[in-house]
Parts: sequence; C-alpha cells; structure tokens
Amino acid sequence: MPLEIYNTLTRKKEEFKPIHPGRIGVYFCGPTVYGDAHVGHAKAYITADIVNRYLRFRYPDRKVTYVQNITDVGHMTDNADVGGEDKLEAQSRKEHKHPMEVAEYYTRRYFEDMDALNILRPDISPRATGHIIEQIELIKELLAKSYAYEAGGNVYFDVSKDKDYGKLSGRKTEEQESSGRVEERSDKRSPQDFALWKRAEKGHILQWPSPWGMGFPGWHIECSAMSEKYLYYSLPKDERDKSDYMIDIHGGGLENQFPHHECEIAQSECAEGKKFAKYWMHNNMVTTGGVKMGKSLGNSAYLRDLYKQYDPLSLRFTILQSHYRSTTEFTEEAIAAADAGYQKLLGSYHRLVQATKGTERTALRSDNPLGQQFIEAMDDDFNTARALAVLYDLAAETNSAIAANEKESLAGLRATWEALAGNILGIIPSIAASNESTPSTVTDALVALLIRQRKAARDRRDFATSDAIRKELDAAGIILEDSKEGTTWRLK
RNA sequence: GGCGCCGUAGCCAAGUGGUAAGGCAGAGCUCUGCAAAAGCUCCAUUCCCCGGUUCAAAUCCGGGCGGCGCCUCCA
Repeated sequence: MPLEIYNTLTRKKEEFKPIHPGRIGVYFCGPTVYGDAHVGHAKAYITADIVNRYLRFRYPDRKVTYVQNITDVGHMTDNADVGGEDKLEAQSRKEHKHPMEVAEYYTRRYFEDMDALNILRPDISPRATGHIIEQIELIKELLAKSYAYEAGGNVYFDVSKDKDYGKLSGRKTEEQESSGRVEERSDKRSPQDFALWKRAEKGHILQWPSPWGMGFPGWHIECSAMSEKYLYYSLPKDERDKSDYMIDIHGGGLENQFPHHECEIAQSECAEGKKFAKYWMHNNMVTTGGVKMGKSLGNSAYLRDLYKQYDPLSLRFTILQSHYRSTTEFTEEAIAAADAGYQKLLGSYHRLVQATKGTERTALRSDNPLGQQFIEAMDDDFNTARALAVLYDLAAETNSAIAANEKESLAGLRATWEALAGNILGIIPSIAASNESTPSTVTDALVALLIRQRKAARDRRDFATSDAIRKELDAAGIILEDSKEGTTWRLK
C-alpha cells in the first residue's frame, strides 16, 4: 500500500509519488517572528513534523529536505495598500528595539518552544531578509514576462494575466465581496492584484534598494523565492528539466490557502513556466468552545505559558489525537483526558525499558502486525489518530509480555515502541537519555533502603509505618508500587 | 455576497456504502493489609432532523436546523 496524501489542489487523496529521483523536497510556511508561538503554531508545526518524520521513515533511501521559512519582514497589520503598519516595526516600537532585534529574539524563542514539542528542526530555516536579492530577481522575471507592472515604486502582480489564478482556493477574485476593504487610493490596476514589492514610506526602518527604489518585498514572494532556491535550483539542471513540478510538498495552515498560497503559485508558475508544488497540504485549526484560537481573537494561549501547566509532549499527544485536517478542540478537559491516556502509554513503555535493561537492541521487524497496522494508518494521509489507537494495542501486548516475563518478545516490543512512538510520532521523551538510565545511583540506593524498611514494617504488619513511608515518598515525588515480585518505584 | 468545512456516547475523537476504532471519565470483578499499577468485563440498536437512492447509508442525493473557517495579518 502506498502513502496517500490529501491534496488541496485536487481535493482528494492521491498516491504520493516523488518528483525527483533520490530525494523529496518539503516546504511549510513558517512563523512571522514578532511574538511568541501559540497553540495554533503547535498544531501547524507538529503536522509538518509528522510529515517530515514519516517521509524519512517511509523513504529511507531518499534524501528528505525540509525547509521552513522564518518571516522577519513584517507583513501589514491591516490594509497594506494604504500603508498599514509593519507588524515587526510595530512590535519594535513597543519594545524599543530594532526590528531585527525583535525578529532575532522571537526566532530563538520560537525554536525553544518547538524543541519542547519534540519537533525536529528544519534542514534549512531561511530568513526572508536574507533573500532580498532572490526575491528581487523573481520580481524582475515576472516584470520581464509581463505578469507584473510597476506603479510609483510599487510592483504588483497582474492577476488578469494568470489564467490559473484561483485554482488552489477555488476562488475567482472578482466575485469576492469588496466589503469596503479594498482601498480606492491604491495604484493597483485591479483590486485583486497583489504586491510583489512595496515602496518604503518615510520612517519605515526595514528597507532595501531595488530597481524600483527603496522598499521591501511583498507578502508572498519570499516563500516562492526561498522554496525554489533550496528545493529546486539546488538540483542539477538536467534533473530540474526532467520534472514537471518544482517541489514535492508545500504546506501550511488552512488560512494561508488564500491568498498566500494562491499567490505563491501564481508568482512561481508564471516566473518559471513550470508547475510549483505537486501536493498542497493544509492543516486545520485549533478551537476552543468550537471557535478558532487565534492571536487576533484574544483567545489563544502561548505555548510557554501552557508549558508551566502541562508537559509539552502531552500537548503534542493531544494534537496528534485528532487528524491534521480536522479541528482540535483544546480545553482543559480535553488535555487532561489525553494526558491520562498518554501517561498510560508511557508507563507501559517505561516498564518495558526496565524489563529490557541490558538486553541487546533490535530493529523494527517489517512483519510486525501492529507495525503494519500503524503504517497503514499513517499511509492514509498521516492518520495519527488511528496510529495512536494501535499504540494502545501495543501497550496491552507489552504489559502482558512483561507480566509473563516473555524475554524473547520484549526486545522486539521495545524496537516497535521506539520506531513508532519514538521516531515517527515523537512522543517518547528523549529516547537517547532514557536509554538504560536511572535518576542516579544514590537515589536508587536510598529508595531501595526505604523500600526494605517498609517491607520490614509490612512483615510485622505495622501498616501505619509502611503507609507513612509510602506517603512521604509520594510527597517527594516518588511512587511505590507493590506487586507479587516485590516493590518497584518510579518518579511521578 | 462568494468559496469551503463541520455536527458521531458526559468529554476528546477515528470512520465517507456493508452493519459504530481508540482514549478519558463512569460501573463491576481479579490481584491486594490498604493503595497504586496491571488484567478482565460492561458502557452509542445508533451517528443533528426530515425525505430519497440502494439488498445495504453515520457514510451517497435533496431539503431543513445548528456551529465554524476563509475572502484583511494570522499556523
């Protein structure tokens, strides 16, 4: 069974067929770094991370290159046609910092927040400000081919010249209600035309020289320029010439479908005379009470605030419990329920690690039935909800194998856990660190001593003492569990 | 106004023609001094409502009702 991906371009699931030999190019739209990452970013980049991780697992012989931009040129707070404010500059004024300082600060914090969610860093994180030249070159190409026009230091894309415009979103712009948002003062020929290059008004800090004067790039051109540079022009020319498309997968949040992605397609395809991305993926949003959580809606939550209350991996797990194309209902109750289930899985895995201490590591076997079910679920458009259901079967199997002390099967189970839950879903905390490690030999010895004291108390039926020991250890974050084989302990 | 999505148990959630995955919560049991952990069992005759197509529909079609997203920066 092949991997199938739901393609927004065709509105159906399609078999994934990479376009260039030996490699796969993936691009997801990254954040604008003028504020901290919130839950919506978590869903978007966990989705991208799952795509990235699964492709690497599924195509071990191909080089997967995952590119995700950092937008450090501020887009507009409102209508850019009448000089709305640059978001980065607005933030820089608020913080009394240079816009680049603001961008640097939030970029670092962004990566910290994503690291906590166990999201693998992109292979390349290109900054928009580092690719002004490439963007200008692309605009020049569009002007040369008459897909764009200049008007008073601004350059606009002429939508009427692109017959394919609207193919991703299914929109014909002229049918859109103007709703009073389109400014009459604009020097655009038509309201649906969009900016490729904007003239810098006085006081605008971020600006660069261009053939059209001092200015800054439009809101969509960076993604076209950078995705082409790293995923298409980095290929040998003969390979480029052989393919109909430039990059394999391009993704982002649903709200970017229009206008952002539509404009990217228009720019890239008109400039290059070739199809842009073959598969378009869009993740749905995070809701609370059924309503989108969003920065501008004031109901969003910053990840670093949530981390004070929840384990970041629990949040990751919560998001993986719903499909990326469905909304994720994000409430305290939903997170708590997901976390309870997640802890159960982790408990099973941790007992397995204890039970397999010192045994030889094995690789995931391809004939593993649960592994096959898991892959089948992931092959179906990255259905992580179904894939997680398989992990509960794996946990049940693991628990009974540990109880029956089936040494032979334990090593295989551990390999299965680490491949599926660890490498692909990324929900096992620091595999490398947890490997064979215990908190410390000192702690080990001290707890063992207390366990012996408690056993002595229990043997003489002094339950007041034994319960007191258990209770005090519990207060210290150590949980004792009695079984026929004796007492084991774990950290809370 | 245009484009699009969704409505599945108390909660989260998969399923898009073959007779309702999974998790949480809840109930009972096993084990146990008690607890925890684990295991077993139960927990939607039914998928917002009404019609239609079909041997068969949560799934397809039509019509309602309700909720939401995009069309402005937004993951």
